[in-house]
Amino acid sequence: MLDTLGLDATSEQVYRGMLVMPGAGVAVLAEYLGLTEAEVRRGLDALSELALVSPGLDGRTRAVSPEIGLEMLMSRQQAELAARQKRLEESRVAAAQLMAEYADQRSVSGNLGGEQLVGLEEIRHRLTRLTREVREEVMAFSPDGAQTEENMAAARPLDRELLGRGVRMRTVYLDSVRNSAPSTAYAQWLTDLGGQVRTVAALPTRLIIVDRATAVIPVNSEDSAARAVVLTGQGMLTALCALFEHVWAGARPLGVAAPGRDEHGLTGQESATVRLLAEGRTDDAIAKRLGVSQRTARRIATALMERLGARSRFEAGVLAVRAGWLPQ
Amino acid sequence: MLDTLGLDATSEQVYRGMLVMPGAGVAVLAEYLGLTEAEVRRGLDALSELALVSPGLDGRTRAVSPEIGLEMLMSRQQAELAARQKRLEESRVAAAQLMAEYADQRSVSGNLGGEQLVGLEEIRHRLTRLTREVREEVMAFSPDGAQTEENMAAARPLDRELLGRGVRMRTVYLDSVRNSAPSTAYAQWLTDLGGQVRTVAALPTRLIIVDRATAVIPVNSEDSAARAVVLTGQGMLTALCALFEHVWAGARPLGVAAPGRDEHGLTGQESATVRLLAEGRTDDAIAKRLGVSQRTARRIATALMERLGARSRFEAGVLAVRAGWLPQ
DNA sequence: CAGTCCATGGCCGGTACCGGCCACCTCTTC
DNA sequence: GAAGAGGTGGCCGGTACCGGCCATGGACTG
Repeated sequence: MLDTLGLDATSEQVYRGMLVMPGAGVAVLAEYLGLTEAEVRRGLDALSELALVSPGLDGRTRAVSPEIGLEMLMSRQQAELAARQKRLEESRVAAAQLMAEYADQRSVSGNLGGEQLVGLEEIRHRLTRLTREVREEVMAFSPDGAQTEENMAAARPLDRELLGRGVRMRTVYLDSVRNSAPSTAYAQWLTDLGGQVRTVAALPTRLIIVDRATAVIPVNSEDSAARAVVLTGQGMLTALCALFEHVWAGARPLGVAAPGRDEHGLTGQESATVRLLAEGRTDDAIAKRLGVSQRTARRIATALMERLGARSRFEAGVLAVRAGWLPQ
Repeated sequence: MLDTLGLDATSEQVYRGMLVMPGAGVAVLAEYLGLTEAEVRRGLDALSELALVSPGLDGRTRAVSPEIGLEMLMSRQQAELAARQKRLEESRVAAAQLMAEYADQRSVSGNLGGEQLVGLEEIRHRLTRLTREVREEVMAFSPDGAQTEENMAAARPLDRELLGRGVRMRTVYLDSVRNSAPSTAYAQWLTDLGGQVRTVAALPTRLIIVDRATAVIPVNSEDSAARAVVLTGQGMLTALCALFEHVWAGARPLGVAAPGRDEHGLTGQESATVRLLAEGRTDDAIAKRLGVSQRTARRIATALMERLGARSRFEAGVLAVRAGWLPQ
């Protein structure tokens, strides 16, 4: 995943190994990861290039926590300016995705600049305040749509007020909300008022960005009610905005019919499923990402395996790569 | 697997599809396999090149049963002679492996030239007769070693007689027999009498070839006692001999210590496990192939997944390909 | 020789995957 | 509007995978 940051698979492995075993030496890491010491050293070199590791007080090399490393990385790339705009853009998207993923571990690796919100009450309160104070723009990923009809009813007055004030609202839902009549009705209502709504097969995380200055992400994507972080770091915000724009550009407006199949004959949900499976997600986690039931997620996976002619998940992974459904 | 025969993955998929759904048209196959009709047609062209499909009486194209198709293929390659000796050798090995694999389905796809033996008694009787009449040479794969000590005791007189007559005996056991003291003792005894014994991490099937003229393979590799075929077709025998020589060349004589690890840091058992996982085998089937317990097979698989940093079997398959542990 | 290490394999409870069945809903077709 | 097809989701029993625990036995060490 970090390849767009210029990290090869081995270096990423070394990085993850160092996060798991802080302070481990080259020999231990090599043993643990099943790599040669030379490979580990090459990995360390690549990592120090990107400021993801640094020498500690005791002389040992240590992994920098993902958030801090990424924040530094972002600022540096910022400084390098737009000579390689495309590549920079890609890096930001990758970094933000990593960020969102590692949010789960924030409790372990310590807090960065951002402020933590604990409990549904606190989160809801902060979100209300933030959205009331919006000046320009709201961007949001809503993996679970508006959830209940009460939520929608509660949201309508605020939506109406913001859109009335001329705030630009862009929301990305999951394709699966199209299965629910109330959700589509709400989305349609938003559109009619001037909000922009698109859908996509899978979303990386729940996310709200206000005026490109403040972002709120749940710490644990499984239980978005428990804990969230408010991010205001400039590098991070740039990355998250890039991530949003990236997803937005690939998302499909409400009225537009589902495109048929991609170059491999896969639907959007199918290719998202392949990607998530390749990241090691369980069927259950995939179901949550796609906003469908476990049963349907398994049905998609089964269909993919049949298509590949695979008799086991392992073989399916192998064949998916060979079929070109996944990079490399 | 059929790539050394000049078949790409798509063609193989089409072939398997045609075996499953005899008489299906291009459109149905394309639908079933998730391919375009053009791809299916390209596959059919490649298959007819290799005489693996032929027009039936009703004008529809049909898949030829694997054994017959392969027997034809073998004879044809025989005729083409040794200009491309290496490639031909590889094809034979691949074909024999396919043959051994498809032996399981022989009951469905009908009997070819070979004669069927039903029941342990009949098989044992035939084997005794065959081995008594050996003139030159016996080649054998014995995945389960000599099994019990009674078997070994029973085999010794015959072994002694044949070796005394100057018959060349080459047997390939599994590496795992080295875990059993009686088995290694027996193998050592055989070696002392002039028999040749080697071991290998995994064996494709149980197999006995007598004088390069007659081969016996169990129909169902899971239950080698139930049913076996006696093969005498010349093309098939050539292929099976090539398969034996191929495995023999890669096998390790009794006295030789286990080589460390290959270029990817994998032991013999590990790389065999990767290969078998990629073929879609269950852990249980792999255990049988390696001659180890299910627990140990799972342990090997788990170790591989840790090494790859994979969180699911699917991801492991993907990463194994990316790590170069598997072709392409 | 006793002590230690390590690979193996049996056992068991837990989780993940698998697919049949049926009910519900939507969209199409007549 | 009735009938059918297709997508979805809940339920359930079955299989595959997972890892902790412990006993065994061979190899190495002191």
